[in-house]
Amino acid sequence: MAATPNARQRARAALIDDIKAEAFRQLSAHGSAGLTLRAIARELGMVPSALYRYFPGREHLLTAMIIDSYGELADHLDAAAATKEGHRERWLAVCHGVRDWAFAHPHQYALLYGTTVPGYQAPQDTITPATRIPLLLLGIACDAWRTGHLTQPADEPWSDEVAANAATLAEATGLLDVPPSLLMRAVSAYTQLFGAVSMELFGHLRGAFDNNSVVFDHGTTLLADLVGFHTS
Amino acid sequence: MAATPNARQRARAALIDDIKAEAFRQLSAHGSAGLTLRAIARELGMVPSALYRYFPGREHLLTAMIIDSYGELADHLDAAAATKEGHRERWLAVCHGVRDWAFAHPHQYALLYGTTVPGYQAPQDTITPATRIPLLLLGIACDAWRTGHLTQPADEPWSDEVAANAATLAEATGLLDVPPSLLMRAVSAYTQLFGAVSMELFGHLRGAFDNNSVVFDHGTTLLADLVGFHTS
DNA sequence: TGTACATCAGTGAACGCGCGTTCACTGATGTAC
DNA sequence: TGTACATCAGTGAACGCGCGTTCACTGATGTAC
Repeated sequence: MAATPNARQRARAALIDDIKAEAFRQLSAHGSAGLTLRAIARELGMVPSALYRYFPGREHLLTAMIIDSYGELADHLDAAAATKEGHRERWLAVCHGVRDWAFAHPHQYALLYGTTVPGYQAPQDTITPATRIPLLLLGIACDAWRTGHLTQPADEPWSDEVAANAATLAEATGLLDVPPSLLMRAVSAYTQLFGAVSMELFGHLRGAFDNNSVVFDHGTTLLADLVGFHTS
Repeated sequence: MAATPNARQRARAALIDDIKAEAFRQLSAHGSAGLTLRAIARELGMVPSALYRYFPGREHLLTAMIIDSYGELADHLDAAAATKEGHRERWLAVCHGVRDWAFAHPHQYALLYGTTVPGYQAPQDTITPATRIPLLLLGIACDAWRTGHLTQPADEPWSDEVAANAATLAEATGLLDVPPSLLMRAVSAYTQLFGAVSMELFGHLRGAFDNNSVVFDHGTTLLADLVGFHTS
C-alpha cells in the first residue's frame, strides 16, 4: 500500500505539499499572524473546509511548518559546514549560515526563534527536529576537541551545580567522551549565536553600526575563541 | 496651565494611566495578540470609541506600552546595579536583572525583544528609550576600564572594517575615551546576553538542563571574562 | 470483466465570534467678559 | 458673581471586515467478490 501509492494517494501527497507551499508564501508575505486557512484555500482555488481533509486545524499546519523549517535550516547549515575544511572554519560557516538563513527567511526564522505564536503551544513533535541545530554545533566542537584542534581555556570556577548540569547535558546529548566544560561553552555559544541574530533581525542594533555583517563576523570570532577553536 | 492642572486634566491623566494598566494586565494574560481596545474598554466600563479620546488607535497604545516597558526594565536594571559595589559584580547583577525581569514579565519582555508585533512598525519614539539598556551595560564596562578594573585581552585580528564600525559606535554613544575594541566586546556581550535570555524564555533549552538558572549564571561569567572584568 | 459497495475529496452554506474605527450626538466642565 | 460660549468626555449605533470550524451533501475514485 505504501509501496504502490494509487492516484488518490499521490494527489493527496501533492496537495499537502501545495498547501504548505502556499502557507509558506503567506508566511513570507504577512508573517505568522497573517497566515489563515481561508486565504490559503482561496489561493488554491478551494473552499476553506476542504483543507480539513489535510490538516485537522490551523495549529497542525503551523506545527508541520515549524518542523519543516527546522529541517530546512539544519540542511542549510549542514551544507554551509560542508564547504569548509578546518573545524574553526566549519564552526564559523555555521554561524554565518544561521544569520544568512535568518535574513533570507525572516518570518520563518521568527516562527522558530521569535516569540511563540499567540495561542500556539509547541507540541513535543517540534522539539526533536529543533535539536539538529545545537547538535550540529556541539558536534563540530567535539570533533575539534577529539582531533586536537581545540584548546579548552583554563577552567573558570566550576561549582558543583554547574557540574551537575553539565553532566545532564552530556547525558542528554550522548557526548560523554568530551570535557563537560566544553559542552557548556558550546551551548553558551549556541544560545548567544541565535541571540545575536535575533537582536539584529528584530531591529535592536538599528543605528549602532554602519555594517552589521562585519560586526556579526567579529562577534562570531570572539565566540569561536571563547569555545577554544584553534586559528589555523 | 501645565503648572496648575484643572480637574479635567487630572482626570485625563489618571484615565490614561488606567488604560495602560488595564492594557498591561491583558498583555500579561493573553500576550500582545490578545490585547484589544474593545476588551480594555469593556474592563474599564467604557464604550470602545471612548478610548479614541486618549489614544488615536491601537498602534499608539502599543507604542506607549513599549516605551513604558523599556523604562521599567531600565529602572529595574539600574536598581540591580546599585546593589553591588565592584564593576564585575554590577555587570553580573545587570545580567541577572535582565533574566529576572524577563521571567517575571514574559509577555512584556516579548513585546520588547521578541518578534515584532504583527503589522506593527516600531516608530522612532521607541528607539531612544530602548537605548538606555545597552548604554547601562556599556557604561559599566567603561567605568571599569577607566578605573583600572578591566583588562582588555590581547587584541584579536582587527580589520579596517571592524575598526570603522567600532568608530561609528564610539561616535553614536559618545564614548570616545575608551578603546573601541572594548565597546565592540561590550556590545557583543549585550546582544548575546539578551539572546541567551530569549532562547531560554522562548523554550529553546527545554530538556537540556536541570537548572537553567545555574547555566545562565555560568554563561554570564564567561561573558564577563570575555569583556575583561577583573575577578575580585 | 463486471457489478455492488465503501472510501474519500471537495462543495456550499452557515454558525458564532470579535475586531478597529467612524460619526453624529448629549451633557458636563471650563473660560472669557 | 453671573451669564454666554467653547471645549472636551463619553455614548450608542453602525460599518465593514475576516476568521476557524462544523455539517450534511454530491460525485468521483478505489476495492472486493
